[in-house]
Amino acid sequence: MRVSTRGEYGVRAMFDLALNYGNGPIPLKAVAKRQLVSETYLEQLLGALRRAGLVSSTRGAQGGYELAHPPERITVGQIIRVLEGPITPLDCLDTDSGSGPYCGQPDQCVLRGLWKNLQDSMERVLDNTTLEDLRSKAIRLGVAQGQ
Amino acid sequence: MRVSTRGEYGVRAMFDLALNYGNGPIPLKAVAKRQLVSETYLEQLLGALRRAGLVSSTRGAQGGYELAHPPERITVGQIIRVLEGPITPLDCLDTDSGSGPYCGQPDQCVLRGLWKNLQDSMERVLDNTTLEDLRSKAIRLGVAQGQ
DNA sequence: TCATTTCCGACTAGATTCGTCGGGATTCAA
DNA sequence: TTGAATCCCGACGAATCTAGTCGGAAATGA
Ligand code: FES
Ligand code: FES
Repeated sequence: MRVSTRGEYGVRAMFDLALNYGNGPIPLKAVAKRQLVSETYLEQLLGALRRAGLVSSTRGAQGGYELAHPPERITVGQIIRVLEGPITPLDCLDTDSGSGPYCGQPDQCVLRGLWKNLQDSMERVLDNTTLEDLRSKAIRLGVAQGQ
Repeated sequence: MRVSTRGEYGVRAMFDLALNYGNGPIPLKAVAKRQLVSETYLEQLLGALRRAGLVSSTRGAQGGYELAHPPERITVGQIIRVLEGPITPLDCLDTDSGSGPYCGQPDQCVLRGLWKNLQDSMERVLDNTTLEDLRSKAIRLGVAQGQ
């Protein structure tokens, strides 16, 4: 039941970009340094986030990454889904992912409801937390590290 | 964000034992067959659940496993913790597990609250679902397979 | 005694995670 | 026009985790 470092670091990076939103592109190097993540690893993650349309990039000198949308329009759930796939405790809940909607139970699956509850409750938290929520909290705490 | 097969099968097995609660020890073989889980693998899981005090076992012929407590006193959260460890999206939330309460952030960690919310919401579901909840649902649906 | 059943530890193949590495393409600025 | 900054891409690799298997010992009831 863990979130992988892809998800963890990805959220950190997006949070960093949210703090710096509106200041033009921020180089990967700066994000990596502030968020204590390896540059080369973060590059992978931001690449995926770019292909998913959550960040935009500018190449060349003075280039970097920035959020593709305002912080209040990007949720943590979106970030996690890009970096880790569907948010679901069990593949069988995710009808889009091939393995049919049911496990091998003879009749209806009694346990399905349990796992669905778990999924819903995870998604509720992650989809209702936006980068703006995190940004404003950082400002309130006085730990906004942007510039 | 997945539950492993240990957790999944473990809950299935405990659910099966709940359906058969009060009928004396149920052999592993019967549980494995009904729940479509490999016998040798399930043996590992039930061993851990026994050592954790959630099931009791009777050795020898006519032996088997049974719940150590009535179904309403065992939660899915307990089962998952035995088989997968603490329910937490990030190790840093779990103060008992060595790696200190904080990630490497300079000041307070703004993101911690997010992950804590996620953890709370997962635990709320898993700790509030008892085996009795699952058992009564199975009976209501008419899919109780015990005997 | 013998079939049944739990108990235990060791072992393994495969998948996944968590990165690293090398080099190419693009852009700005001097 | 050159060079530094920066993103882009794919391949590679070590370590860890997952999902089991296997062989045999011990206990128990018939
Ligand atoms: S349908 Fe998913 S566990 Fe049964
Ligand atoms: S304290 Fe856990 S992510 Fe910062």
